[in-house]
Amino acid sequence: MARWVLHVDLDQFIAAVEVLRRPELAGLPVVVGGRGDPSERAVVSTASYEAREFGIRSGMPLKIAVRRCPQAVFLPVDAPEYDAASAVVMETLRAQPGATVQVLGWDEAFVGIETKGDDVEGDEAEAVAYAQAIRAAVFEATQLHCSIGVGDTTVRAKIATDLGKPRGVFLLTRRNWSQVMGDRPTTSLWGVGARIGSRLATHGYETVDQLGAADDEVLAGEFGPRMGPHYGRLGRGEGPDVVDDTPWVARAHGRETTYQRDLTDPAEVEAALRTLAEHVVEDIRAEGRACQRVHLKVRFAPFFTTTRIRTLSEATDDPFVIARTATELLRALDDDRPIRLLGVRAEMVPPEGGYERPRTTGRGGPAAAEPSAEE
DNA sequence: TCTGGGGTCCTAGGACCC
DNA sequence: TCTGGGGTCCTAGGACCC
Repeated sequence: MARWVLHVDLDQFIAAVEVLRRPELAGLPVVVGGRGDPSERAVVSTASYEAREFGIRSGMPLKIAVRRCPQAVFLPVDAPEYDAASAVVMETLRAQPGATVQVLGWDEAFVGIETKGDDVEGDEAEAVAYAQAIRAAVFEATQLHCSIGVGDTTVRAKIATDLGKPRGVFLLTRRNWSQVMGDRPTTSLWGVGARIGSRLATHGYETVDQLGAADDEVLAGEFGPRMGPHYGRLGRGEGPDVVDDTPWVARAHGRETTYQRDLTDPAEVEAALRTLAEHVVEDIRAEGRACQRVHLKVRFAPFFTTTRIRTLSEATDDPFVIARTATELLRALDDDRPIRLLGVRAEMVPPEGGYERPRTTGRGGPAAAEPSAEE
């Protein structure tokens, strides 16, 4: 008997949903982003596999994408459509026998299951078969393909998915972790990006195995008491092995906009902040919450971004107060360069008793829950 | 070559209090 | 005149993920 974490991730989700309702686009390079106009300031949300062959990637400016592949089909982001498709996927996962489902985003989720094998091989085979059954069920319900990572921790399951893409299942456990991941760079770990990767390298940790073998106290000295040991655990593939289906309670809501034309007129800037604050308030009111801190994010042209924060003396859901606070923060910067982006974010008052659900490794910092013992 | 928009969490350092 | 040690709150900035 064993407990497993399955990480389900839809293949090129947004592009696939678009192709489903426009079958004539199948096999073509499809790029979804912004308003679908590659001459605007916006970036790629998802590129189809055909478009990726031209070097188009998520996060890339549409202007670059169209240069790399002028014949690509550019489509606007249609969030309600993806919400609907996502909901069907998640309901399908929840309908699987014995499944605990933790949604991570539009197109991915952890699924916790238990197997009743006679030995390790039996448990592994059962978990992999379960994953294949999920793939089939999701395809039947939505006509969408997914990949699934099967692991004995959330960290291993998450990483395994990439190894199974596209349309595959990959098993990653303590038994094959070092063999599969050991020689890979630390940036192949969930939660280690380019910056941390190069910092790790300057301390001599180039590979996953090197990081996993590092001494906790040494890591704590180099990267801090929380992050240091956390990186060590990542190097060993350790982490929570429990899938948490507690509903997610948001910590904050924010809106930001890149202006097609840089803003210079103070009245225009104030109006823009008011609009953003009103959208933010819609979101926090929809949850019946209030905000206690206001964050301002500004990108001055040509490319300098800064953030400012202020704690309010009392909680509010008044868009006027939030907009005024953001305006004051901006004025205090005393910088009259043209503005290319403005963002307003409201950090909400936590619910009575605090937030119930622990953090998820990889999204921000280390998991709050101690990893289960791995003998 | 140009730079989205939605989030989350950690760390350092200063202010302030006891 | 010189100056502890601990704790909390706040801001700024960094980093990561989808």
